Formats: sequence, C-alpha cells, structure tokens
Amino acid sequence: MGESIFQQYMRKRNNIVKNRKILQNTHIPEQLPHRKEQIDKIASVISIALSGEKPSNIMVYGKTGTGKTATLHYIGKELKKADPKEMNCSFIYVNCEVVDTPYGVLYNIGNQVTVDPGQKIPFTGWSFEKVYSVLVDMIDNEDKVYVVVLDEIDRMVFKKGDDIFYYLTKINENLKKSKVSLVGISNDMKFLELLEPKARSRLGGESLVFPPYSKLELEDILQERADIAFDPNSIDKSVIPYCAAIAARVDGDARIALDLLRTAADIAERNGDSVITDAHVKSAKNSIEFDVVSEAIKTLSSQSKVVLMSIMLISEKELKMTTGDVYTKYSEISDYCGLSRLTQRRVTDLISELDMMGIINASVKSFGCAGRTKEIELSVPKEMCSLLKNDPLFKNLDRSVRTGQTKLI
DNA sequence: CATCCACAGGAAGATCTGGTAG
DNA sequence: CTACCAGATCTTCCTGTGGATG
Repeated sequence: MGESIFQQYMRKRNNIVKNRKILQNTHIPEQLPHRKEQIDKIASVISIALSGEKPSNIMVYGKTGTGKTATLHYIGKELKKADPKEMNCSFIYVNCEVVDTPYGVLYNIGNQVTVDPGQKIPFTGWSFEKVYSVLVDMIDNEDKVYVVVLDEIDRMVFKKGDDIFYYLTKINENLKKSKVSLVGISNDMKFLELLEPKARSRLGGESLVFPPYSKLELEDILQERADIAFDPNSIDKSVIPYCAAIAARVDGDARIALDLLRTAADIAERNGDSVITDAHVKSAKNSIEFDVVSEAIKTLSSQSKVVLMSIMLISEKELKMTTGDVYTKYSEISDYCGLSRLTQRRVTDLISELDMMGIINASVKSFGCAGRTKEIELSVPKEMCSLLKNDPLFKNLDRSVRTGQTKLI
C-alpha cells in the first residue's frame, strides 16, 4: 500500500551506470583522444577570429563517427572560454541533416545570432531574399567574427539546395563590420565536386580529413568514458575490446561503439545483473539494429508503407522481384486501403528511398529482352514484417490479399 | 550487330500544407 | 479576406539504356 509502481523497478536496478550522460554520443568529453592533430589544425586557422579577423573557410571530411562534430563542438567551447562575452567572435552550429532546407539554414543561423525576440525570423512565410537581408542586418549589427559550422553539409546539396552555399559564401561582400567564416562538415569526400563551381571556389579554403578510428583508438575512447561512467568491477575486461571490434568493422564509427556500450549497460541493469558481459553487448547489437529499422518503418509515410507492404507480401513467395511486380501489388493494396493510387514514376522514387534507408535492396539490372529494371529484395529479417502488418493502415486488408491468394496477381 | 523490352530517372510544373503580411 | 512564400509530394512528359534475342 502506498508504494509507487516504479519502486519495484528502482529496487531491481542496481545502478551499474553512475553517470549516464557520459555515454551519450552527444556528450563532449573534456579530452578528445586521437584527434589532437585535427584540433590543432582547426584551432590554428580559427584562432585569428579572436582578434577580430576573418579566418579562412574550412572543409572537414570524414565518415560518420570519426569525431568531426565532437571536435567542432570542442572548438566552439574553447572559443567561448577564450572570449566568454563573445566580444570578438561567436560560434554558430547548424546541423543540415536536422534543418535540411535552405530557408531553414538561414532561419537557424539568424535565430542564433540575435538575442532580441522582436527580431526573430518566422519559421515560414517570408521570402528567401527577405530572410537573407534580415540576416545580413542582424550580423552587421555587431562588429565581430561569426564562425558558422554547417554540419552534414552534403545533405543539403543532395536535397538540391545549392544556392544556399552561394549566398553564405558571398555574405561577406554584403557585410560592412562583421565577418562570417564557414566551416563545412561532410561525410562525403566528393562534396566539393558536387557543388556548383561558383560556390566551390569560395567555400574551398583549408581542408582536412578525419580518418576512421582504429580498433585500439576506439578502445581508448570507450575506456576513458567507462572509467567515469562505471565502477571498474561492474564491467568485464573483454567488453570494451568487443564493442571496439564491432565498431571498427563499421568504418571505425565511435558512435556505434558508444551506443553498444551504453545499451549493453542498460540491458545489464534491466536484467538485474551486476556485471556487464559480452552477452549483453551481443543483445545490445541486436536490439539497436531492431530499433533503428522499426523506428524507420514506423515513421514512413502511408504510401511508402504500402510500397513496403507490397514488397514484403511478394517476398513471402519470391525472394526477388521487379518494379513492375511491386507496382501491380501496390495498386491492389492501395485501393484496399482507400489511398489514392500513385503513378509508377512516383513509386520508383519511393522504392529508391526505401533502398537508401537500407530496408530493401534495389539495383538496376538488365534482363535482355525482358527489359531493364530494378531487382528488388527485402534486406531486413522477415520478423520485421509483423511490425508493418499490425499497422492500423492495414487492419482492413483481408487475408486473401495478405497471402496473395487473389486472382488480381 | 541491330533491335527492343521494361523500365530508370531527369525536367518542369501542378497541387497541397502551413505559415506571414497587410 | 487575399496575396504570397517555401517546401513536400506527386504527375506528365520525356530521353536513355544493358544485354538476350532474333
């Protein structure tokens, strides 16, 4: 009586993790192991911002989880330490994967520049030119250097937002007092080639590459955080090398290594175990993979769900299929679900999207006289399909359609 | 070696959503 | 209310193409 339902869980939890925040991949540690060279290089370029001069633009390349974002956040923190009141220099960070439109980038920068709420740029409604000129005014209000970091900058070009870079690189020509220095972070080494030439020549200044972490470097990174996050007795010696080994196989991605360690600790705690073991890491690996895919499937648009459902139903009988097969099945199901039927052109795009998300595998292949089309194959385990079948969208889908017994096929 | 299938995928533009501005 | 804006979504129209087949 009177006991909260949560108390049983709290008693069961034996708190292996002392400091959970340390294990989040958003956490910026005091020291970034094995990134001294890159930090020095960037710092040496950026440092003149502190005396009010404009540093060259910088391009940073490296695969996911190689510490690019963490390094830049670290630089930002150090800049703030050197100039706490931001008299000469402000640091602005925008993640282009999150904001992802030209308007959104300007909006985001603008609302980090200004402190005056009456000056805020609205979320939508203004013309691009207006936002740009307001932003220029805001920046020129002061007399200082803005270091603007554009993370995942390659996503923007991919989404056809080329001219935003043109505008940002020429912004200094419209400024009288302040200056803007750009730092672009890209996962793709070919980023500059994809850019329009006029923006390319302006954006390219210094450039540097973050190599993937080796297995041993990953171990250092994990060890450093584990020392703070866990009691040394609550983690098996083999756990850190094991996490590092898995992540090293995926392009030395430190984010994956940290996710594994954190999830393994969570699982151990939830089970009421007192020590984290390799077995926990193994189930962490499965659980992460499952979560990523199921989250992706849940957030698909209705039309994409129907396309994926079609692929799943066909693959119950046939492993591989063509765009035409999918479209036939798609037409049938979308009618059943009461959705409007999209054109085949649009469905090919939806198939390509599913391919890029890694849920399916689709590659163009020529079958001679049987034409040239995409060969499509499900690339997640069959068990994932049940997730989709329970979706309210398909609750009226009758069994004959599900099992492919209809004459329509 | 030309043909021809069954699409791929680019370009341009229409439609819709959710917002500002006057 | 109308006029307008950016962006997502989708359509219409289109040209391009790898390789088995005749």
